[in-house]
Amino acid sequence: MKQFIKVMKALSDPNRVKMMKILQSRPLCVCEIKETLGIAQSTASKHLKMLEDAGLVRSFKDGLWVNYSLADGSDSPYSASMIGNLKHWLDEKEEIRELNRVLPGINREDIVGK
Amino acid sequence: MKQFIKVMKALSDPNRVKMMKILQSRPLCVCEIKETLGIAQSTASKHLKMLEDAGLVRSFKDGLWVNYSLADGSDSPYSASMIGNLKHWLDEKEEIRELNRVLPGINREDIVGK
DNA sequence: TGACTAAATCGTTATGATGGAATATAGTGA
DNA sequence: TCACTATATTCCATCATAACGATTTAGTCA
Repeated sequence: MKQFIKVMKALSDPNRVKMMKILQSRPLCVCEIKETLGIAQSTASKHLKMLEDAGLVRSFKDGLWVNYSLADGSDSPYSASMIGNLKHWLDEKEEIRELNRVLPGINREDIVGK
Repeated sequence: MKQFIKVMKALSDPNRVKMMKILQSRPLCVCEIKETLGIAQSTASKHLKMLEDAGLVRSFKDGLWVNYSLADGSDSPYSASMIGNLKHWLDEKEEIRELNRVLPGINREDIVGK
């Protein structure tokens, strides 16, 4: 039950849902995610931790960068199901379409450079 | 997106999830639900309203009683999916098994009578 | 080692969620 | 109409959540 609640809580916040949606396109580092969503770095980091604790995303270190990607769902049937459903849910929502428009122009080198 | 968040939030609370699970057995009035979960009447009523707003349960008036039952999911794909998944999720959890043990002995006339 | 940098954590503030007691509402029946 | 009752709503106290800036941590490269 606690595991199920954790997944539901993780998906109860718009920014975290947006993170799940943009991670469907490709793995992203924290700075790319914060940039895409327009939120503070600490905020992004905390949200990602919550998604990771719920088994919805995974992180891989690459030097100074930490890349986040969707989890494979092996953590629980709840996370597996939600990861799967979210792949076809919300795509037509304007909030998400907008993210998918800006995402291709997001690049970690550019963010660092400014 | 708001609709999706509403469903996730509704299922982010243990008492509300328990309500969804006991309503799988049969429609119940507020007093039966509060009795089964051991919570105050006002608390039960508020939780049920939240589930109803999310399209997860329905209510039917029967005189003074208000009977709640699972919704059919026609509200949104999110509620439909969660209603369906919850039918086979969490059944083996002790918290839920216990509810299913006491539920058959719960009866609105007995609750009123005391 | 020391300067540098991406991400994580801490401290604080504002907002929202939860629970119960008390009160209001609406339906029933005399 | 009046007393009665199941549920809804309001009020209040407590606790959780979300946001940001500041700081700490960990990894890189001279």
